[in-house]
Amino acid sequence: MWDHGQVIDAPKKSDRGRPRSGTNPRPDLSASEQILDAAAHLFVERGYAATSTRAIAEEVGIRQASLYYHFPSKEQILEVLLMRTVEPSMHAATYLSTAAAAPAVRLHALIEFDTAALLGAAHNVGTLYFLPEVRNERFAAFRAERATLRGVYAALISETITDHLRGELGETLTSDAASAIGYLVDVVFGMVESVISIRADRPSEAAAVLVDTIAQSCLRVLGHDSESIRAISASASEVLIELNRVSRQDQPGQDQPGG
Amino acid sequence: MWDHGQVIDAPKKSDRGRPRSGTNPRPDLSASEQILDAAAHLFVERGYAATSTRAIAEEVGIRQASLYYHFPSKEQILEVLLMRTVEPSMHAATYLSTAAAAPAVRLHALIEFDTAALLGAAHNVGTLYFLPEVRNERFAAFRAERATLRGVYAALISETITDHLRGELGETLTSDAASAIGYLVDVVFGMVESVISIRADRPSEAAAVLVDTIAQSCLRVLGHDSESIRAISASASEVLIELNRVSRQDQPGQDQPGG
DNA sequence: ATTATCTATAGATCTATAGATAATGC
DNA sequence: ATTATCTATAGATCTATAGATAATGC
Repeated sequence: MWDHGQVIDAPKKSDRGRPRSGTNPRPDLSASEQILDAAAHLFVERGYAATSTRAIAEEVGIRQASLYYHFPSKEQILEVLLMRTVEPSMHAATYLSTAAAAPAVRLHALIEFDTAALLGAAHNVGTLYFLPEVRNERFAAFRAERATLRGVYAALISETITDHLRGELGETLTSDAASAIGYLVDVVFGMVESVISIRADRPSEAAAVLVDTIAQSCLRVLGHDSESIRAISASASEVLIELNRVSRQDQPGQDQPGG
Repeated sequence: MWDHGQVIDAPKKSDRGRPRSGTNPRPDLSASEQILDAAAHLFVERGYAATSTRAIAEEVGIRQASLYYHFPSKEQILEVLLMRTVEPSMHAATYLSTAAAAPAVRLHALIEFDTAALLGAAHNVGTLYFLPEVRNERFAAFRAERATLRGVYAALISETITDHLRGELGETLTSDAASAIGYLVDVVFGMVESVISIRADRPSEAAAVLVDTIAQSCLRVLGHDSESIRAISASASEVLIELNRVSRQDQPGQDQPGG
């Protein structure tokens, strides 16, 4: 065990090993998957530092020490969760960064994919991004992944800003037009992430409407009007179908967002 | 001591009591203020659970146990910080909820005040809102304050949506127009909060441009075009001057945002 | 006498390791 | 023999309390 170099686990093999003292609530999942699921639940609910390995083990139905047969440390559990969460979005971003469509269309598709993924994942794992522990050097690899994702967003956003808005930023904010464009990247990125707190505040929301609202709002922020948004949105739907087809092949086990 | 019913502390009185073993790095502040400042720094940097009372005391230059002369518990320290952080925005929101100006103008002023406060506060205390511990029953009072603030936002946002956009939501999202409007509230609220993560990612930013960018982006999301935004923004500047005058009187000790 | 610190410590954690044990599979 | 659990525990915390002590102020 402890080989979590790739993030996808085998489902469940057989019944070797000493039986558990407690009852197994999810016999269909491997022990590692059960641990990851319980940890995700508790890290999201209480945070990393406030979640003890004992609490994770209890939810799985094993003893605290038995966790360490599957993971070398508590930190490693969080790292696997972080990587799994960012992975689907990274695939989508990589695909869309070079796809054959207008930048605005690709951006719209990426936003829809990403927000749908954040809404569809088990346990609102997007909140893990905001855990203070993630700033530790230990999670530099994850942060690098996110930086790459953000880079794709930045490129698409920059190309999606209408000439009209670009001209206006030059006027009203005179010398600071460049930094204003930089902030638009941040603002749009923040709008995508806002699904995380929306979901935290009111669980179980009508995903489709929310995803649409966010994607359209992003385009508005970048200077597009209703007519332009309608056209972009329509083209994005087609790109999204293809994107979902591709990402389903890459990650057969994962949830499929973006319906 | 332990009377933290009102949140503002007296500055510093005299030199009574046993001297500290360590050196006092901020003799101008009362011990309580030094503790709050150190705690804010560490809670923001490492989170609540990962910050020990020992670490707070060390930064202040006192022994761990001495904290408990000033605060009855670690939780109480966080509660005071949370309340102080939301208080200025609450004052502004209360004032603006009934001020004599168009809703869009009042919303714009509130967004500017709020984002400027979040950017101007010491130690990016806005991140405290996202600490998982804040969900505990213990902090229900703070969460109630935030809910009230959010209510003011919701009312202003709803009144700021242009008729044109309102009509469109009825078309494209047919049956779900009401929930789409609800999500716009969430999205705008999320845009305001995005200053927190922007500041966390890149400390020391040109506040004025960022504040402007966010406020204008919010209006765009609500359906306003460049011309309308220009007019609203100009009127909001005047309202903001009056608001800052009023809130300076209420809170003489606090930082003044919204330049 | 009052105030604000100090020292010392109780009691409750918490992570990770060592080594035993109860299954299955060859 | 291998696997996946178990029990037991070391060692390092961490929060909060009890009671001593070193200043100032009346």
